Amino acid sequence: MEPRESASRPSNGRLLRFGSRKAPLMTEQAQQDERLYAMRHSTAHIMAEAVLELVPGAKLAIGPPIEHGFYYDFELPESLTKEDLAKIDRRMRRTIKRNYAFEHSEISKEEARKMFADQAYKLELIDGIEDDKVSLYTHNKFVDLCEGPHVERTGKVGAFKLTNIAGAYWRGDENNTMLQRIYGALFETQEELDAHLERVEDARRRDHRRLGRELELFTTHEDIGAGLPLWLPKGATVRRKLEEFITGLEREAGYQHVYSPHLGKRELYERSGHWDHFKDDMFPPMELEHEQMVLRPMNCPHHILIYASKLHSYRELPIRLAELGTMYRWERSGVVGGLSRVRAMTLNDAHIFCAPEQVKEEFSGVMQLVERAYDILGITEYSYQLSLRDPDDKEKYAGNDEMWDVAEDTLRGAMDDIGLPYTEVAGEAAFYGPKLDIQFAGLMGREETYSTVQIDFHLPRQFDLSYIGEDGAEHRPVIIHRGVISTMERMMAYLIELYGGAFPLWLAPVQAVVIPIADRHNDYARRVVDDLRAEDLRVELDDRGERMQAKIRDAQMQKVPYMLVVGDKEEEANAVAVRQRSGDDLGALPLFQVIDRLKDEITTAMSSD
RNA sequence: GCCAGCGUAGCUCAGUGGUAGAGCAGUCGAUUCGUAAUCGACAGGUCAAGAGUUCGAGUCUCUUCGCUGGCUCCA
Repeated sequence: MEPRESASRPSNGRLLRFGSRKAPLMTEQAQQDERLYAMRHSTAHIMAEAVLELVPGAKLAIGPPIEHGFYYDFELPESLTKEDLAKIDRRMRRTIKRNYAFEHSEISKEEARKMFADQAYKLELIDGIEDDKVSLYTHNKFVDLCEGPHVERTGKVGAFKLTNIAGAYWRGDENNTMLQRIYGALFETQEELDAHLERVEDARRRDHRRLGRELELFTTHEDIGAGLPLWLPKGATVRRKLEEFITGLEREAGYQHVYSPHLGKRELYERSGHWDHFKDDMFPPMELEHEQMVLRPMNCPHHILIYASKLHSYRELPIRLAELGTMYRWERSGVVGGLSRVRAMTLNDAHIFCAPEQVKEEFSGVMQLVERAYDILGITEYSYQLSLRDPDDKEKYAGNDEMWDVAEDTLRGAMDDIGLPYTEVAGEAAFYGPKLDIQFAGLMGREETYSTVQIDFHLPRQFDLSYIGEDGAEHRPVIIHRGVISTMERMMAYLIELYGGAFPLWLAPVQAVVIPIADRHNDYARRVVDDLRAEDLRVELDDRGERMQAKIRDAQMQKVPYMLVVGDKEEEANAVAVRQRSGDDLGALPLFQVIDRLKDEITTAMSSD
C-alpha cells in the first residue's frame, strides 16, 4: 500500500506521489478525522487480502482511503464481476470477525524487495522510496507496504459496502497498464453508511440526465451522435431565459453582442495556434474546392477579427465583444454524456480588448459579473483555481516565458487585490494563457470548470492587433477571454441538479398550470390562461378528462411552481385557488392578485440585492 | 481513447436456444369529480444495427453504434 502522504496531501518530496491528481482525494475535514482515515485504510488492506485469496495470481497496486471510503487497484488475469464482489465481501467480513491485530514493522529495502519479489507494482513503489527502510503493516498473514496508521484490530473498521468495479491506469497514466479498481464506501457506523448510500441514491434521482428525460428538457438520438443533445421545447425555454438573463447583465456591464459563423478556414486556426496546440480537440477539417474548413473549437479568432476589422483608438477601450458562441470539440468517446460534457456547445463567451493598464480593472469587473450572476442563480458552492502553465512541458503552450510570467503575475495580482482565496494548479492553463477557473462540484463529487477568465498576450501578437494610443503610436492590446455562466449545456446540467428539476419561477418552463375541476369550468379556465399569458407568464391549461387529483399529481411531478384550480366558486368570484409546488394551499385569490404575486416573485428573484 | 457492465414498446423493467410480456405513458369510450394516480377497451416491437454459429437466436460469438460506472482528458 502506498504511504498516506500520497493519498491525502501534496507530495512533500520524501515519497512519490501516486494516483491521479484529480482522484477523489480526502477533504481537509476528513483528513482531520484520523480514526475514519485509519478505518478506510485498514479496510483496503482487508479487501486486498480477500482478493489475493480468491485470485492467487493477483498483483497489488495501491489502495488509499478516499472521501467516502477507499479503493484498491489490482492487476488480475480475469475481469471481476458483481458476483466476485459478493465473495470478496464475505471473506472480508470473516477477517473482520476474527479480529486480527494490525502490526507495524520496518525492514530494509533489500528485504522488502525479496518479500515482494512477485509483486511488480510493489517493487516499483519500493524503488520510489528514498529511505533505506520501508514500513510494513501486517494482519493475519497479509503484509502490505504501508506507512499507516491503521486501526488496532480488524474488528474495528466500521461499516462498509463494496460499491463498484472500475478500470484505472497504473499511476494514473494512460500509457500504463489498465488495472481493476474496487471501490468501497466506509463510515464509522452503519447509520452513517446508510445515510451516505441514501445521499448517493438521492443524487441519482437528481441526475440531470434522468430529470432531463422526465421533465422533457432534452434528449439524444444515436443517429445524431454522442454529445450532441437535442433541446426539447421545455429545456429550450429554460435555456432562452438563461440566455436573456446573462445577455441582459452583460449589456448593463458594457458588453456589445455580436454573431459569428461556427466555422472558419484552417489558416485561421493555424494563425491562432489552435492547429498546433488544440488540433486533437477539433473535428477534422472539411475538404472543399481548394481549401479546408474547420468547425471552430473556440470563438476567440472570430472575435479577434471583428476587433481587427477597423482601426481603434485608446479612447474606445476597453471593447467588450460578447456572443453566445457555439463551438465544436472532439471529445473522446468515453467522456461525453448528458449535457455536462458534449461535442457541440454554446459558451457565454466574451473577449475584452483592453490596454495593459486596464487589465486589473476589467478582471475585477468580470469577477463582479460572475458573483452577481451566481447570486441570482442561487449558486453558492464553488472554488477559485488559478490554472497555470506546466513549467516542465512548455511545448504544450504558445508564446515565450516572459509573456507567461507577466500574464500569470497579472492574474495572481488581480486575485490578490480582490482578496478572493484560490488554489494554484500547474498544467491547467489554456495554450495561449493562464486562467482563473471557477470550479463546481457536481452531485457525484466530480469537479468541473464552469466560469473562466483568461489573460492573453499571445493572440494579440499572433493577429498583430493594435490600437492608437494617446501618443499617436500603435500599441498592443491585451485580450481577456471570459465565460461567466459557462456553456449553456454545462450550466443547464448544473442547474437541473441544483434545483432537482424544480426551477425557480423565472426559469420554470411552465410557470403555472390551470386546472379546471370539471368540463363546465373549461371556458373560464381558458380565460384565466389568456389573462396570464397576456402578462407574459408561461401558463398551460390541463383540460384533459382526468380528475383534479390526477392533474395536480401530474403538475407536481413536472415540478410546476403554481397550480391554479378553478371550479364553481372561483368562476363565481373571478378567482383561482392557488396551490404551490411545495404543497401549500393559498386558497382562492382574485386573478389580478395572483398575477401581481407571480410578477413580484420574478422581479424579486432577478434583482441581486 | 482505455477497462468493465448494459442495450427488449415513448418510460421503468420481466423474458431456461423453441409462438414477444407487464406496469406507466398513448389512443378511444365512459365518468364531471375540490388539492399527489377514476374505470374499461384498443393500439404499440426489424428485441440497437450488421455479420456469424445453430434445424432454430431476444438468448451463444464477433464487429459497429449508443448508454452507465470509472480511468485519462476538458467549458
